[in-house]
Order: sequence, then structure tokens, then C-alpha cells
Amino acid sequence: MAADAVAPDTAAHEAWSLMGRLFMDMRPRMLRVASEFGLSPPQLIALKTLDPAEPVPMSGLAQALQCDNSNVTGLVDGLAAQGLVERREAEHDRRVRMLVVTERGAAVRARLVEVMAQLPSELAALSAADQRALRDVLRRALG
Amino acid sequence: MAADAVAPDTAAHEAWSLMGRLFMDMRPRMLRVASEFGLSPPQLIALKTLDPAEPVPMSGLAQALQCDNSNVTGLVDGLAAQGLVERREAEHDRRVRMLVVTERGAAVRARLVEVMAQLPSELAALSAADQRALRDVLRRALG
DNA sequence: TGGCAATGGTTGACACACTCAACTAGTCGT
DNA sequence: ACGACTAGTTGAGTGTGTCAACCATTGCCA
Repeated sequence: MAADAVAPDTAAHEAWSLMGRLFMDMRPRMLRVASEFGLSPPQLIALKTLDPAEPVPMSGLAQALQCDNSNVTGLVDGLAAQGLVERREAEHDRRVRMLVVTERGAAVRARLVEVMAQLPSELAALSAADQRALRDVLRRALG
Repeated sequence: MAADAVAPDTAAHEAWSLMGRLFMDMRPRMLRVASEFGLSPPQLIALKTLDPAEPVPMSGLAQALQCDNSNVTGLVDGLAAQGLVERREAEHDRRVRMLVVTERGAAVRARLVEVMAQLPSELAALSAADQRALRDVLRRALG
């Protein structure tokens, strides 16, 4: 619709806006997956962010999601109501609640991560050499 | 936090998850820009999506934003209240309202696009050759 | 030891974003 | 001219997200 989304002035700018298009295509898939698992998109992201192998405090999740503590309270309430996550008391500090992904939560999360990790078709269609080139450049960029 | 965000099994998967990191870094900047212009993030995206040179109907914007018509009603209300956008009657169909970006709207939008187009530092730091390589691969991917 | 600032988390109030269903006004085919 | 359809608005309802106020707990330090 607006032309300048694809009218950059350097190679890097053009690359950046092309990546933007890839992410746009991503959105519908996330919505589909979320509703498929009965989760809202933020809940989905929260569950995806959590690590089944290593409980984190609420505040840790809030930091990872870059949002307020009080926000994750509600998010975790929702996940806990579905038995995907549990609040467990921390040993050395009775104020903090560690978020533990339940067995069911881990199963849901695994399927979810799998679906979300699927490549956009445009990337999947690249030649193996191009895929490696892409990875190598991005590795150099992100160290 | 969760390890599998960076544990892909092919070059393309790794590239895709690295791109994801770039977009994560993008979020705070968008929030900053939005509040700087007194816009909510959805309003910002809406204004950025509109083309000052070519009015579109509400439904066109809704389609571009992949959301309901009734949603853009509210979004446009907000932009119109700040004099950034106007609803104008279409000539040949009195049902449709064309969205016209005002002069002020175009000015705000221009600054906004400029700020949003700034490259993530990781990309800007790439060598010119890498930047071109990145663009070329993405061009091949996205046609 | 006792007091006090600081911290983790929850709650409540509020502003929006967003969807859906119902509605109005206008268009178009037959 | 009637009925099916479309563009947009309205209203209800759900959920996200922030902020301020509030406990319970911790840890410093006098």
C-alpha cells in the first residue's frame, strides 16, 4: 500500500524491509496456532518463552516479555487455569514464585514450538547454498 | 530463556531464528517512536500503512492490517482526531470513505517512516559485501 | 535486635485493541 | 422496484497492558 516499505536506499535497508515482509506473513500463522491450542497470542508467547527444564520467577518472565509484573500475573493465571504451568514457592525467598511448566504444558509447548518454527515458504524454497549464505551473514551480524 | 529459540536443525531454521532476534530488538524502538508522536502502536502502523499519495477506502486499510473493518473505524477516529487523516467521500460510491492523509499527517508519517527504517545496529555493522549478499538472497526468496 | 528501605507479586482501576453481531445507507442485478 | 449484497458504524464483550496502591518478605544497618 505505502510504497516506501519497499523503497530503501541501501542494500541493507532493502534487506531489512524484505525481512519485514517475512514477518508479516508470520502473523496469521501465529494466530492460527494460538486459537488451535486455545491460547491467546500473549499466552502462547509466554508459554513459548518459558523453559520446561528450568523454572523462572514471575519477574524473570516479565523481563523476558518486556512487560509489567502485573501483566504476567494475568497471563500465568490463564496458563495455570489450563494446567500448563504451576506456581511453586522458591526455597530461599518466600516472596518469589517459580514458574514450572507442567508435563501437559511441556507437551503443548513442544507441539507449539514445532509449528512456530516452520519456515516461511519463501525461505524453505531457497537453495541449500542460499540458506547457508543467509545463516552465515546473520551469524556474523548477531555474533 | 528457552533454549530452542536458538537451536534449529538446518541452516534456514537458524537464519530464521536469528531474524527473529532482530525483530525482537525492534519492538522497544517502535514503542518509543509511537509515544513520541502521541500515537498508539496500532495507530502508528495504520498511519505508516497509508499512502499519502493515494487514498484508500477503510476496507482497504482493514485488509492491509488484517483486521476487522470495525477496528479501523476506531483507529481512524483517533488519527482523524489529531488531524492526521481525513475521511472523504468517494465519487462513484457514496458508501465508501476514502482515507486521505492530511499535510500534517504526511509530515508526521515521513518522520515516523524515517525513524522506523533505521537499521538495527547489528545489520548496520555488516560489511557492504555482507549487506549486498543478504539483500540478494532475500530478493531471490521474495521474488 | 529492631526498624526501615527495597523487592516480588497481587489487586483494582483504567485505556485500548480487537472481534462479532446487528444495523444503516447505498449499490446493483434482474 | 424488489431483494441480495457491500462499506462502514455502533455496541457488547473479551483480553492485553500500564500504573498506583498494597502485602509479605527480605536484607541492611544503626
